[in-house]
Order: sequence, then C-alpha cells, then structure tokens
Amino acid sequence: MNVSLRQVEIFLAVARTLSFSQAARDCHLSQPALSANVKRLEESMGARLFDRHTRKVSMTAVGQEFFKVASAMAENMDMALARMQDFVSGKRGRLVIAAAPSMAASFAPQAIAEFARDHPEVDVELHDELSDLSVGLVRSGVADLALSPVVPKAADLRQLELFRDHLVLVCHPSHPLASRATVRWRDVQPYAHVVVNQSSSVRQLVDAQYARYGVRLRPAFEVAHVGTMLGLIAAKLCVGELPESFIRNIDTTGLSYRRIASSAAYRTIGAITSSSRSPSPLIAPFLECCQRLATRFARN
Amino acid sequence: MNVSLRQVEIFLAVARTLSFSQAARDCHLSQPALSANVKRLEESMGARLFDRHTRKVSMTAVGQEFFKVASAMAENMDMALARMQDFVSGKRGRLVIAAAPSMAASFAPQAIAEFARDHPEVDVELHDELSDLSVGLVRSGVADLALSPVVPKAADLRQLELFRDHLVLVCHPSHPLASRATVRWRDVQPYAHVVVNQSSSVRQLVDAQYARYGVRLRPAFEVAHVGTMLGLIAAKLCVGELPESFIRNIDTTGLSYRRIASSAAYRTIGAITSSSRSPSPLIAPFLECCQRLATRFARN
DNA sequence: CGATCTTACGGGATTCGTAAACATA
DNA sequence: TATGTTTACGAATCCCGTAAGATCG
Repeated sequence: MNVSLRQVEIFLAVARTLSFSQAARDCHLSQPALSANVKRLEESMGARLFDRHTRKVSMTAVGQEFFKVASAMAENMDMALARMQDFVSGKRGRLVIAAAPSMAASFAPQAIAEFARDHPEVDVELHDELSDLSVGLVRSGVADLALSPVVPKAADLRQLELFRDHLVLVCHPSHPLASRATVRWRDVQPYAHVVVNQSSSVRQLVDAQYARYGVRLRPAFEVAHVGTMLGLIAAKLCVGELPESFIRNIDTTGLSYRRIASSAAYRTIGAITSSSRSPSPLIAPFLECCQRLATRFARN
Repeated sequence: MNVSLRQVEIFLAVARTLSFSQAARDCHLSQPALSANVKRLEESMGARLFDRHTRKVSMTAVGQEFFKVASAMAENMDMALARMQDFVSGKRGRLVIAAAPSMAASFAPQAIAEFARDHPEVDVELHDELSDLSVGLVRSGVADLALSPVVPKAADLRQLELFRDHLVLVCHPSHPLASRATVRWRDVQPYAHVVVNQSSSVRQLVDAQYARYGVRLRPAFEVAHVGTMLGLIAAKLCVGELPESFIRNIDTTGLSYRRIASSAAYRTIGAITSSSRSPSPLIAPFLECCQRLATRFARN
C-alpha cells in the first residue's frame, strides 16, 4: 500500500477543518469519497488519524504528528514543483552559448545582455571558439546554441539564419583604396595581404572568393589572431579582408574599411541548435532575442 | 494534471539507469507502462525530461534539474514516512500518564522507568492528581492513561485491573496493635485516628469500611496530606489506615503496619484509558509493562 | 429529527500488460 | 538483424458519486 499525494492533501483538509463534509467541499469531492481516502490513508499508516464522534472530529496523537509531517511534505512538494515550473517556463536555468570569434566580440554579448534583462535568474555561459568547434559543442551537447556561420546540409542541426555578414576590405586611412566609393576584388589584387590561418572559417570564405574571381593575392602575412591582423594593417604593411561583424565592436581609429562589391562576398550567420537533442526552454526566447538583434544589425 | 509519487519514483529509476527497460524491471512494471508514466509526467511538467535515442537515453536540462528536485523530494518523503512509522510502532511519541497519589509515589515511577528502558525515545509525562482528577484528565484527553482505583460502571472508560491495594493499619512500633499477628476493624476501634480529608478516595474507602462493620472510630485529626498523617502517627498521637501502595516506597522507620483482616478492605487499582478516543500506540506496550509490574507488586 | 460519518454498489476513468509497429546502429 | 522505445487495444483495477444505513445530540 502506498500513500499518494492526493491523500496527503485530503488529510490536511480534514485536519484543518476538523470536518469530513467541509473538507470534502474544499477538495471538490463527495464526502464518502473523501472518507474512503482517509480510511485508505489510515490503513497505509497502520493507525487511526482521526477520532470520529458523531458531532465532531478530532485528531489522534498519531494524527497530530502526521499533520506536522504532512504539512512539511506538502510545502516541500509545492516549492519543488514551483521551482520546476520556473525551469520549464524559462524563468530559471542555464544557457550555454558557443560563439564563433566574430560573433563573440559583437553580436553574442549584445544578445546575452538583452536576454539577461528579461531573464535575470538565468545563468548564461559563453564559449568563444572557432566556428567548427562552436558547432561541435552544440553537437556534443556541451552548448545549447552556437552563433556561427551556418553549416551546409547538416540534418542533425537546426539552423536559424540571422543576417548576412559581408566581407570588408580593411586598410589604413591613407591607403589608396580607403578613398574609393566601391571596392571590387580586382581592385585589391595589387596590394600585399594579411590572412588568418587555415583553421579560421574567415580564411576559407576569403579563399573561396579568391578562387571564384580568379584573383591571386599576395599573402605577405599569415596570422592567428585578428588583433595581429589589424595591427599589421594599421602599420601600413598590408591590407586584409574581414567579416563586417568583426569590425563592429572594435576600435577602428586608424583603420578604414569598405564592403567588397561582390554578390557572394558574405557568409550567413545563424543560431545553430541540435535537432536530435530536445531543446532547453531557454532556447526559444533566446532565439527571439537574436532575431530582434539581427534586424538591427542588418539595418546598419 | 497532477504529478504522483509513483511517477517520481519511476522518473528516478529511469534517471539512474538511463534505460526505460531496465527501469521497468526495477519498478516491477512492463516497459510500455513505464513509458506511459514518463510520458504523463512530462506532460504534467510541460517539458521533455529525457531524450530518447535509439540506443541510449539521456536527460534533458530540465530533466537534470528535476532529478535533483525529485531526489530531494523522494528522500524527504521516505524520511517523513519512516518517522511516522516510528510513531505508529510506538518507537517515538509522547505518553501522558495521570496517577492517583498512592500510585504516583510507587507504582507509576517504576512502571515509567521500566517502560523508558524499552522505549528510550518516548517522552513520558506524569501528572499526580487525586483519583477523580486523574480519571478526568483521561476523559478530557489530556492524559492517555490513568493509574488509579477503578471506577464502577463507566462505559466511556476502558479499565484494566492491575492489583488489589489492601488497607493497612499504620501505627507506632510501640503501639499495642504493632505486635498483633492480625488486625481487625474492631481491634482498631478504641484508638484515636487520623484520616485524610473527604476529597481523597482513600477516605471514601475507609469511610465505607467503617460503615460496613458498624465501627465508630474517633477521628482525632483530619489532614490533607499523607506526610502529615504519618508524622502524627510517628508522634504516637494516633493510628490510621492507608492503602498498602502508599507505604511501599516510603521510609517506614518509626512506623509499623499490618494488613487489616477483612475480605473487603482493599481497592482495585487499574490502568484506565478512554474507550471513545482511539488509543495511542504507546498505550498497549505501557499496559503490558503495568501488568508485569503488577504481578510483582501482588507477590510481595 | 437533523447533522454527520460509514457502508454498499454501479459506472467511468485510469493504468496495466500483451502484441505489433517503429527506429536506428 | 538486434536492441530498445512507442503505439494500439483489451482487461483489470481504482476511484468517484449516489443512495441507504448508522449513530449521537
């Protein structure tokens, strides 16, 4: 025989009112049904919990003890379920975001800041990793969501496209290209270049563009970090291409940049989640947040 | 929709084994039945708790949170029910004993001491009141049990007879009656007497005996307390009658006593409980304790 | 006689187990 | 193909509500 939560509720109603019929009304139950429940509970306990006299009901010693225990039990239960409801509704929880380097510097912090305003009790964690690694974190379940260039044909991923991240040419303000209205691939060909190393998705995009337009650039420098790249450019040693998002939240004094006028000189940034794993309740509101922010990003 | 304890148990089994089929075996349930329970629980929660892949089951973020909550919940529940079991079985609890003065001095402390050895975690409370008051405490529910002379024809009381408490004549060792083998009512007639006042049941018994044997005694003193009575006797001012139980645990140096040889010079002491109120689980073992002790009392 | 709890009993919802279907490594 | 979960469905069980019975003031 097992004691159910309903029985505990019913017991508490009877204990509070000291009346079977009133408790039945409170529990939206017929009086005999409530009586039967109390009886079953007493059988489970192995002791009477109430003394029934004709005109009044009173608690036995065991009943009084059970009243304390049951009150605590019901309270714990309610607290626990309320807490769970917070997690389900997305009021509380933990959200792990992975962001590709370009996103980690600009979009991700803003998205997280906006999200945190609406969800002050949520712990948000940010991992900044190269695109492939970020997506890997989502695949492995370490991260709930990656902000990263979308991955072509990946059935195990759900990808929400956010905005197009155009390539820009970055050069010193004194550089000849800085004063041009538009910059095309063939315009940049003559100049010494800096590129990031192979592992970066930016490098892959730039290489693809080179190939597409049959442009052979002069890679004078191959660096690991964007900071180095910008330093070289600021020192007038070379020019380089970067996604626009990289430039957004960076100090650009001493640098000029121009969008590259090519119909394919961009990559699509997406919010990437696992399609096999069932989503955290926090993902949906965070996605909305990303979309709102993306429209603002696109306008600029 | 309400979440049941069974569902919590089932959830925990799945969470521990991360296998629906193994959990079903653990819960003595068919696997589809268990599956349905998890499904209902998830619907109650409003969120998936497990991700089912073909070869392995894993917990969602919400599931992991629920695991903590549910573990605590189950543990609390088990603790609470175990505690209740202690109260029902009589391992823990509180027992309120009322004892008539004669019992409060001798029988009751011994009974409580013996009971406390077997039930170290039980709180025992002792009220020493005149017989009628003691029985009143039982009737009103303040006391669980009274050790007192039995009450004739009281349907609302359950009375377990324990032993016969004989009247003894108490006198100074130098008194003529102290050297007699047997003492009868007519033997005590010539001497000055001390009696307790009307409210005591001892007085009522003595009066009844006087009446029965047509003896007119000389009540030289009427006192409230037995101590006073014994003091007067020790001072050779008078003799008096008392129930034997009074003498048992009292310093009797300077006093002699003899049972009064009369077939009705006793009262029956009983353990008195309420028959309307359902008995505390502690009453039965305490009654056994009283009966064991009563046989020892009767032998002396 | 009236208020209140208990017992008796029929009907409806819930939950179980078996069997078949389905999905993936 | 083999392992493991879900779906489908008939059956047993549980639980409720109505009606009648019992008890005490």
